[in-house]
Amino acid sequence: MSKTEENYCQVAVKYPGREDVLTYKTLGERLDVGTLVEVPLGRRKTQGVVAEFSITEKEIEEIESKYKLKEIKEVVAEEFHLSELEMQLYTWMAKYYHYNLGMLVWDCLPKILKRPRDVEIEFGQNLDFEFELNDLQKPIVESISQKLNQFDRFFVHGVTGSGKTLVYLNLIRKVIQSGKSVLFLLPEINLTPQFTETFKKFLDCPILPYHSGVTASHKNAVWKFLKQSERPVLVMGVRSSVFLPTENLGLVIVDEEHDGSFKQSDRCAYNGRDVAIKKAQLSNCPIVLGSATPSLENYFHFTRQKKDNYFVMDKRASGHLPTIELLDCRKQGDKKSEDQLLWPFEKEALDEVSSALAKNEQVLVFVNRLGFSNYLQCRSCGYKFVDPNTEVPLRYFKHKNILSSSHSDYQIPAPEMCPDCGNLNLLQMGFGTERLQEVLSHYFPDKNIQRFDRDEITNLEKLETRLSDFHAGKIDILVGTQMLSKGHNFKRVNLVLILGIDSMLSFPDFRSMEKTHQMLVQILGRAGRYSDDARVLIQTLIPENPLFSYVKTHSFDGFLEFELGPREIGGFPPFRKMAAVHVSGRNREKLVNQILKEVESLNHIIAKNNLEVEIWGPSPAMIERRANMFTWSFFFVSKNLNEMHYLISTFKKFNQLEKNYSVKVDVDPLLIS
DNA sequence: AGCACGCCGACT
DNA sequence: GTCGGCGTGCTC
Repeated sequence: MSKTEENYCQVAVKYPGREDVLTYKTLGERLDVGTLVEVPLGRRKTQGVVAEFSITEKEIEEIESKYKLKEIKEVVAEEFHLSELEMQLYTWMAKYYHYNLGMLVWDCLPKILKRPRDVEIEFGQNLDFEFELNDLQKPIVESISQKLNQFDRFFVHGVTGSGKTLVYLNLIRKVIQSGKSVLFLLPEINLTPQFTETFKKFLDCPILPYHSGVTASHKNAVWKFLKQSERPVLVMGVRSSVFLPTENLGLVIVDEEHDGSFKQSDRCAYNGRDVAIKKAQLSNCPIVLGSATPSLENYFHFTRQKKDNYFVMDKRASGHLPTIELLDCRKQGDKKSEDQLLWPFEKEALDEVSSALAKNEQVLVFVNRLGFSNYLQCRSCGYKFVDPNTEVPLRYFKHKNILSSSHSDYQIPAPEMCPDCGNLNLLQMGFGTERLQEVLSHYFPDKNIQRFDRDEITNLEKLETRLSDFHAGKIDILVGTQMLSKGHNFKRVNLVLILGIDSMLSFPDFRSMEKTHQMLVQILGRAGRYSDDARVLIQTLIPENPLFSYVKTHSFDGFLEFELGPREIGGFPPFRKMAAVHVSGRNREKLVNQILKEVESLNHIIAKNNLEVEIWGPSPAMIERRANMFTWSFFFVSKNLNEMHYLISTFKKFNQLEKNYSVKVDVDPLLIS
């Protein structure tokens, strides 16, 4: 009997083997590529997806000499049968991110529910409304509208408050009217109900929100709806919604393109934004990336290679950009002792807050840290309280009266004394939102001061209440983390205080400047949306950092051009591509030895084949030990993407690491160190 | 990743 | 005695 597609098929199986596909016997008839199946594997069964039949009779015989080929058990989840486009996207991802195809597919699909419930799909209200586009918005909508029929990429760089949403809405409306669907990706934090409401009002199509707040049942229903329905829809979702089977795509939008939450950190380390670009390309439709603070990668790409597709909106639709002032915290010598009580605030900063409150205004205070203090240390012997699993310092939460780890769920009651020497004097080092709230409460005892951070705002309801309390004027000062820095507009805020920015700048990562800049610019966006005399005060110990001069003049491009300098010198992205490899194991010494050997042999391959790839490291991971597992990393860095991928593949296939070491590959990592 | 096998310690 | 801890080996 000839070994044909009728009798054999290749399946991408959900297990982390080194082979991409395994060969099985069929149930007697040919199975389409993209069919979801259950297959026997070893002594158990697992899921898989039928891949392209790309194997010769000879190869099958070879495999049959080694294994007794098993039969596919059954076809499962027929309603989710992958289309050609889905298969192409997953296959590309598996190659690009060096991740097992079968595991990827089954990670991305919604949970198959035993008892799927009918869920109502919401429709837009299609209110009649003529959008008045301003002089900056109009040409952008017109240019992109002319190129809606093919793949192309566009960038909208609009300052906070410039009205990007209106540009999106116009484009979406046009595409929906032409009978095609739109995929709109954005970070989780922006998917508040009010935001989707705007879109619901003015569109005549089903509107499908897709984020962590959507139930499994609803996700399932959305998936099935898209598989069955021919009509155009608008999907508004977080990174995982790129996998929704939107077959008739006419436009993809990725808002807040720079946002780190598009990158998945566990399992397949994909970036939703970049997968969205690929999806647009496969769907032959345009993609619009938008941000007030473009990622350096995209800024570089668009300004150098796609200038005509790079649109800038540098004016606010209403209000003005705030004035920025730096408060130098170094002049401490002549401090009066009463000023010490204000720490970490500068006296000047609090004076400004006083006068703002006197004018019946509200004030925002930002700090990038939760809790009361960053860690506790014994004044007498220097003992530091750390998470025994990771050695990471424990943060002190005064209200809950605990010390807790930000990297595991380890926590202990706040100690009274040093466990080493019994000293009662424990220094509270550093500060977070709780401390700022306390100092402000002492200084302004008759004012209402509340926090806005992950600690306080644990669900959507609390978020809504706190925001509406602030809008209603019940709160005078709101102390928040980045949570507060995005998307909100406050009418009575003309003063914003920023503390703790220095610790962000000293974070050991080549992107720390870029990230800090992005955060500052987002925060500046909260001030002066409705006035022309808003001010932002930044407390810092390093006012001479060039970053601040660009922030003060609202020179986004200036900063990005400046930042390109050190990136080019250091050989970092966007000048070169990177991929991280993290190896973990129980025994530290063995691990280090093995990884050193591995890097050595990779360097050998590079030299022998004259590859344009460098390897950095190995070095211990930022958190080297978690429980009893040690992790070390190394990095591939290269101008030549193909050669880098070739080397990663070689490493994955032929590495000599023993079985009990786990290997994680992270292409285009967001965090290195 | 699962799942079974197999070899050690401590409990009804 | 045997229950169960987790090291290790295999999967078309």
